[in-house]
Amino acid sequence: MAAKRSGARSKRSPRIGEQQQPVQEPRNEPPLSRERIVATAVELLDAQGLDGLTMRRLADRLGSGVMSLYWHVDNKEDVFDLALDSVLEYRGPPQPIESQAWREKVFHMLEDWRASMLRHPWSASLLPRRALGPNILSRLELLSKILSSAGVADAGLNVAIWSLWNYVMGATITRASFDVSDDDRNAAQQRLTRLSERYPTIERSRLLLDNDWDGAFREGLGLLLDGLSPR
Amino acid sequence: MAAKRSGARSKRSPRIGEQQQPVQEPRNEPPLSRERIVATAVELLDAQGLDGLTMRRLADRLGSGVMSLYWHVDNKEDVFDLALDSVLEYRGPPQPIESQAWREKVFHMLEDWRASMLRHPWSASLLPRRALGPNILSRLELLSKILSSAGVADAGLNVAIWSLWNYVMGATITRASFDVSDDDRNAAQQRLTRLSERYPTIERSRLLLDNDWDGAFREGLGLLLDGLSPR
DNA sequence: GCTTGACTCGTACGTCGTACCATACGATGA
DNA sequence: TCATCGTATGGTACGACGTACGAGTCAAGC
Repeated sequence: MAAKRSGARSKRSPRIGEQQQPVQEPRNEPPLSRERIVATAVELLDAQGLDGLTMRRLADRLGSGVMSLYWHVDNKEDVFDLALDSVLEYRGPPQPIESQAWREKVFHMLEDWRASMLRHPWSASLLPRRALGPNILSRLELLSKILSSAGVADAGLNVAIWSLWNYVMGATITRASFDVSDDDRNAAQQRLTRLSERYPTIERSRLLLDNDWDGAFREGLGLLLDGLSPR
Repeated sequence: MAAKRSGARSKRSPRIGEQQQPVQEPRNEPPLSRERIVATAVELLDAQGLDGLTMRRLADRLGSGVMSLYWHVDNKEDVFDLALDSVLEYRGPPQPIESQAWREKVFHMLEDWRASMLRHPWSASLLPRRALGPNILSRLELLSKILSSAGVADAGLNVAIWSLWNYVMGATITRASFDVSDDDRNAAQQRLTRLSERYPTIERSRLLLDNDWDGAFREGLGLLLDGLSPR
């Protein structure tokens, strides 16, 4: 992922704080804006999945011509990047956690991360293929700060962060990709049953069904945090 | 992922064991076959990445017309499924491990899995979006058998399997997506440095650079296996 | 009135996956 | 010997895609 996109900000003037908004009411739709494009892209992705997002459909929903989008946005990849990051903002715990309780802080942030991605299942499989946006970096920064102030030595910091990242990503991507209709899941298990002479053990344990994903996630996360705790 | 594809076997006659091969030497290319298509698709994916695989390019490489592929293969998704699974075959450890050492067996299989995916970086980000092919199921079956015979109770078996799966997938997907050129990685870190007032901690620890991925992978896996061991 | 810059969008090009259909060829049976 | 049939190949064409290009609109400032 690293640095797939330059910081080129399309053709618009470089970020200016809050412009005036003239009397453009007569127009049926509000004017295009990067924000509106991104919000609509997220809607579309939620409704139709990764392949469902096309520039034409996006423009349709916005009531604009296709090429108008390109004034606000570099290209389709840009839309993906923006939609992805917009969905991963972290607002912190509802009420502040007492400052010693680093474990709770980490738990809350990572569970919230997972929940955010599961609310938008396309995001999980998209994230590893895209650049790290500001909201993701903020989460990493926060994680880094918490662990650091909890006493994790600098030497072990990166290992700790990446272990947690890997765990959350793996669990979430897997969960999101299994989060298809019951029909699909049953079909898969039935296919498995048909092959049960080849895969007797996983067939018997009904691996593809009825898993307590949330519980398993918390359990594994606890295990990992135990191991990563400063000794 | 579950059951995205039916088992429809394209239009070819249902699997027949080893057919005769008439004197078709005069032809410049060997005849098309599912196997040749898949092998060439893997080559193409290795060389050009996920977006580099198109049916036209694939046909070009095979010296055939595009539509001829569709005799052997349902559609492009089918090609992805087959290429993915073909890359994930497990041949077991070089010499058999004594039967008690379940930890070593698990370690070997999972490290081999990770290595296989890193040899074909496209596979890591593809896997969570596709159905589980026979080679993946075999790995899960093997894992299941090892853990089961090591004394993991049926109740905890699924949790254990998914925890390991999640960990391997997360670590590998992340690693594969960071496995871009040094230039890219440096550009990313420089972008980060430019924003260092916003992300001071991860900037200081040079999170995006110089990580011992392999070591971290083994370490985290050890942690997880400790936690999952039968008590 | 004229210029300028912000913004919109119709047209068009090249590429994609693949439906449809014509064809070729070896094996089979009359 | 010849008609038939299953296997296999691939040319043409269609609709959808991302987006380059350039013409258009409109308000603000001179």
